[in-house]
Amino acid sequence: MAGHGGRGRSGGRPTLEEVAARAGVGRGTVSRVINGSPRVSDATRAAVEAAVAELGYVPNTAARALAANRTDAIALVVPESETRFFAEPYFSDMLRGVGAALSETEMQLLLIFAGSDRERRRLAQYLAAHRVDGVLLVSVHAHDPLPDLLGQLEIPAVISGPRSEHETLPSVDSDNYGGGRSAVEHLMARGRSTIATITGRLDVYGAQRRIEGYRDALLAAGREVDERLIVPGDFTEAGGRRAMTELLERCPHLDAVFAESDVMAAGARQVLREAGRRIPDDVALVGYDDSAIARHMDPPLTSVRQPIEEMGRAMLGLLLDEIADRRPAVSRGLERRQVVLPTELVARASS
Amino acid sequence: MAGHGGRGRSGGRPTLEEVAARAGVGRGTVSRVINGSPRVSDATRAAVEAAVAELGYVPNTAARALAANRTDAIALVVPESETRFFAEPYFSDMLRGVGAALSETEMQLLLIFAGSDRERRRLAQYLAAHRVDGVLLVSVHAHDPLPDLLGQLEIPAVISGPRSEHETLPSVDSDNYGGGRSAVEHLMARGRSTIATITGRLDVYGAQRRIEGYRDALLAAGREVDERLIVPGDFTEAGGRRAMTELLERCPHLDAVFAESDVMAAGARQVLREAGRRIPDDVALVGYDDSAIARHMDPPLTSVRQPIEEMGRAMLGLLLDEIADRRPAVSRGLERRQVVLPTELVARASS
DNA sequence: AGGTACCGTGGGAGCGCTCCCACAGGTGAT
DNA sequence: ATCACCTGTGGGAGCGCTCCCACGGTACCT
Repeated sequence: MAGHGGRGRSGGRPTLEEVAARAGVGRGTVSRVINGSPRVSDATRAAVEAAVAELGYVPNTAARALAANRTDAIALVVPESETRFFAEPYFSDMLRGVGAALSETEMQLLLIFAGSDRERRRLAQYLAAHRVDGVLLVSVHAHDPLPDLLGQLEIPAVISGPRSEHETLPSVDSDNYGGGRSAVEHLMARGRSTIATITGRLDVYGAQRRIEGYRDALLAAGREVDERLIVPGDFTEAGGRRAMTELLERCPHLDAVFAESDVMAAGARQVLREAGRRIPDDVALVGYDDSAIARHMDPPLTSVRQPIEEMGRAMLGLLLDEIADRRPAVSRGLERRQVVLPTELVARASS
Repeated sequence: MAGHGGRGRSGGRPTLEEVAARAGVGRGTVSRVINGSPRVSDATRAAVEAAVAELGYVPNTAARALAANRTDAIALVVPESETRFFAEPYFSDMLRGVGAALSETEMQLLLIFAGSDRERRRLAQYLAAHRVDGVLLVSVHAHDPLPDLLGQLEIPAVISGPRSEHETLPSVDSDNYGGGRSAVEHLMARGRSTIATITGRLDVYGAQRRIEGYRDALLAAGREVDERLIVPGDFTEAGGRRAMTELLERCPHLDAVFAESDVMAAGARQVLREAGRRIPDDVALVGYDDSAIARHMDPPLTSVRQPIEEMGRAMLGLLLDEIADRRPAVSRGLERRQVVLPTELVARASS
């Protein structure tokens, strides 16, 4: 098994040099063929490709990374614990979108969790070593230092939701404002009069935008905004339960709830059930994300769909642009670096 | 070396050579300090460490990988789609265990899905390029070619469940036989007479072992094994529903079901409910995995707990041993390369 | 005819590390 | 004194690639 019949060198994998010898060309030419350079004649290309196939040549990524100063890998950084990551369908959809888009390239995706301080330090070390060409940052909170760190290290990055309206990093987001607004408009159209909302974490810009949509929808309809009907949640099921309990105490007569995530809606539903409220007869419920939870809930949950997979694809697209543009140190304008994708209300039995 | 005009030393990251100059020592010495070699005097070590800190030196992984022929990365390969991965709590626990154990090392974890043929080909390419030092293989089916491929490429690997009793790869598994047996013993102790089982995929060795446990428990108690009470599932909720429907048709008088995964138990529960069977009054139900699903089910599900996180840790331990032992081409015995961890029955209201 | 473009091509010079050999200086036995 | 043998250290020789310059050849100008 070891001997490679005469000309076989030691057990190792074939190198560029060996492919070159086999094809009767120079090292540079093989490199050009491998990297798809157009400056190679068809005959030569064919010869090289044959040699590559015969030898089963696979480029050595370490050597390539060293010489070319790139890694052909990007990281999806999740500033959450594994547990949260798995509990939140958002992440899995995002990962699927990125994965699908990435499979059309030669790049490798790394999934990095940075929930704890310890993991954070590890990540910082990792980034300092420039082990990836770029970073996709999802679910970043307002005062997270990560984006700045990436800036200092000059690592291309794309963020999933802007941290504020002044975001400087390229970003992809869904229309949180419009989504929030459409949820409330839907509930009003259904004849609901007292519409509460369970918000996401307030340090997430997108959550803020949903609340603004909620407010504006009410105001635009000539209604007043009752601040007691706005209760902060934290995107978890437990948080949804807590907020719903609070709401029932504050306003026992409410007849609609807009939960700014499906997971929180699930929590709210439990509390409503226990309190003897029927959905949607007594209280209409609308969620956000249109995840699997929404479809499987009893009754099925009306929810605002965000095209998460598409967002993942879009993020990757932006990142690859960033990376490509950084190579020859070109700097273009900011056009198309802030992508906003539309949301869509999916009406089901809960409202 | 300085005089190659134009080559901007300024912008780049510091190199070993620069640290050496700064500390007034040779390159080799810095390398020794960085890699924790004991053959360095304390004074020299201190000087080097100071220089490293001052310059903010971070080793270049690509260069290291090229020179040392290792990558300091391992892959967790999941031969499933992302969707299945997220649906199955088993994987997330496993990932958590591996991640926790890995954070004590300098190694990097890569998560690779290989559900589709396309992803498979990509993985093969990836492995051929030796971009990882080792592979953790979870949930491998009987005739999967992956283990053989790894063998050919001489990449250290550890498998989560043996493919058969003749498994040659190092593996970590829970005591599936004992777990299956204890579930049935528990049901018998509860006075159940007609105990059915919904099995896992038959091409998974662990699932086979659970069935053997089921059989032997019955036989040991002097009962007969009724083959009609053994229905194959596939570890999914839909499969659980299907199997349960089948069981109710075949044996309407059954009074206990052992589902060989919690997810399938959840499916079975739905069917039982719809058929008007009360749990546990009419039919006792036992699951396997003791995942979050079991705790949250209504009624809470009795389940066989496997220490999945520990299994993840153990797998990583074995893999690191494999990698270390391969370096100086030593080959030891096979002791301790097949780890089996105990299971534990967690009794709840469903039985 | 010479000049000026370009091709396509070969191969030198690194990229930043690790590995390993050589060697200085110290120690203890003879 | 000689020898052997440590320990700590410096630096050469790669690892396998990409980048880029130089070169011979063809084509199309003057």
